[in-house]
Amino acid sequence: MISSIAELIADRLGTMPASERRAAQTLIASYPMIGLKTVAEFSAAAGVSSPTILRFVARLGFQNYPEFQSSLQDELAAQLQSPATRTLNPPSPGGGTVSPMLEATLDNMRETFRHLSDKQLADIAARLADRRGKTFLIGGRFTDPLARYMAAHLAIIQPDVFHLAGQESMWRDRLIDMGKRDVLVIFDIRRYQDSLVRFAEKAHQRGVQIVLFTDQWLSPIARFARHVIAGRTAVPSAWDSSAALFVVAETLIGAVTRQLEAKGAKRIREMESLR
Amino acid sequence: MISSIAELIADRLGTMPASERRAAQTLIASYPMIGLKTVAEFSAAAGVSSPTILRFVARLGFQNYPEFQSSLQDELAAQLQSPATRTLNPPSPGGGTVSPMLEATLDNMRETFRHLSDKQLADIAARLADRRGKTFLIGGRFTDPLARYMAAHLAIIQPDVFHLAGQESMWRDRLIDMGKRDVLVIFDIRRYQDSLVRFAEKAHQRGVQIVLFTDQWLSPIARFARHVIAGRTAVPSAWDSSAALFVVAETLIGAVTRQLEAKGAKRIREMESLR
DNA sequence: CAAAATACGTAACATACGATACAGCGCTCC
DNA sequence: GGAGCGCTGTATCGTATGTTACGTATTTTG
Repeated sequence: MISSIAELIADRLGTMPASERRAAQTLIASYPMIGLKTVAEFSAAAGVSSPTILRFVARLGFQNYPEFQSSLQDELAAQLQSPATRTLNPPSPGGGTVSPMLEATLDNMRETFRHLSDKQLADIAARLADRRGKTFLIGGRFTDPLARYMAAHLAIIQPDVFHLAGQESMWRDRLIDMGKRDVLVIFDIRRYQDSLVRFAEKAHQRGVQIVLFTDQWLSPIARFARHVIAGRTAVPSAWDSSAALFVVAETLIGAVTRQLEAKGAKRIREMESLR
Repeated sequence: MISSIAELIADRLGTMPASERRAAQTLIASYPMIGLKTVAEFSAAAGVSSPTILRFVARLGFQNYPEFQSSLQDELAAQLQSPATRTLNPPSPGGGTVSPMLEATLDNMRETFRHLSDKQLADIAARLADRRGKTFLIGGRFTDPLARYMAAHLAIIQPDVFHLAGQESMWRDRLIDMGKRDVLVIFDIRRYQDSLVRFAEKAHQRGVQIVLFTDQWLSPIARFARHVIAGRTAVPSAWDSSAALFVVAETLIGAVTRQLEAKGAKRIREMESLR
């Protein structure tokens, strides 16, 4: 059953020509506000011509544009009156494949942060913002992108940030560069990778401070880590979810940025002038 | 301070003539829907004449009726999207200090999925699971890790999955390998990268099906995309958040895996025996 | 109570909006 | 490679919509 125009669009998206699909996607992207404006504005936002917009609403089954707008307004009015029914997409009863995934992910995040105090985060951020040493980041098979993501941001706001990539032999040799003042950020969830554990141990022996992102079962690296962030990873899927760790990473990136700004780091001001 | 039109009306209600007050009360009664309709409908609902409505909005300080309607729409859009007003409903469960960053991120995810139907995701998953062509993934400066993450998973459950990395000249030449049956997954959020746009355009000309992950303002690549996923990226930080897109990516990975399992792909069974 | 000022609606007006006809273009299928 | 079809934008048209002028009704004030 189709109860909202958004659903109707999703349903017929496949049968639409390219330009009309652009219109549809533009509408969905900022649903439903664009649809309440004039045809001219709608078409400009979508980058198509006005007739295309009209053909688009015609395809959805409306006689004319005002009728289409009325429907949107009615829908909006209904939503405003019952905030509970705020969900645009129906709760996907029964065999819904998406919502359980999202719900689980959101739960994971809440749970992850519940076990993570502001102080912990602030401490780690302070460590990362302390620019007397270098920062190295590395991840496992599936978590390496998280290390990359974090490195991409940190490298902008401070110097000496290195993502360790490629073959094991490549980064193993970088151990020579690491010392007491340096920080090593490791992402490792099951199945924990032996190579990473060995690497972490050697780094630990050299006095490197290790920040570990892992799952709730804790990678063996936790043994060597100065800071451990345990994220929830369980979702109804064949794979584990790294989303909670991702959010923690983003939070940390934000916290480090803020601390450096507070310190009045010259680099930050320079960066902002460049943006 | 007056922040909404409703407040503005309440403020000046006392200074209004009888008919205009009727108009005001009618608007408040079913705020703000009546205001979005035509002057004629508004006047009929209030039981006054059209000029009275016009005088009413003029008294509120608007130059003309369309300007008044635009303000209402902006207000509505802000309500629909801002987490601030929504915190009225779920009063921040759990006690104490939850980072505003997390709250914003969770809202972004809910909002992103609110604009994303099961059917859309299923369609995209079906496209990715359709193994008659190759799959290429690429991302921008900060989103490339997302492309990597997705590639790392997809490459396991099916052949011919390629992450395009390195210098622009490197992947630009891969266009030669791309054709109608192939899929190109692009991650691009602002600031949108020209190189990616150009790449997408060329791929599009070759008939490649493009799946675009972008932010709510839509990368120009949306023009060429077969499927567009618009994620929310705003967080209280110096950086945009890719967390919502990350979760969508994970959801898609899960969906593709399930579809391939359902198809009874030999590869999947082999994989499972290896885990 | 008279006279003025304000409030309000009717009716004519101009504009901007949605709708339509048509031509150019690309694509698919013989 | 040619013919046909579907998609898309340009230009034009009719009209619904917001706007304004003006006359009547109502209230206010000396």
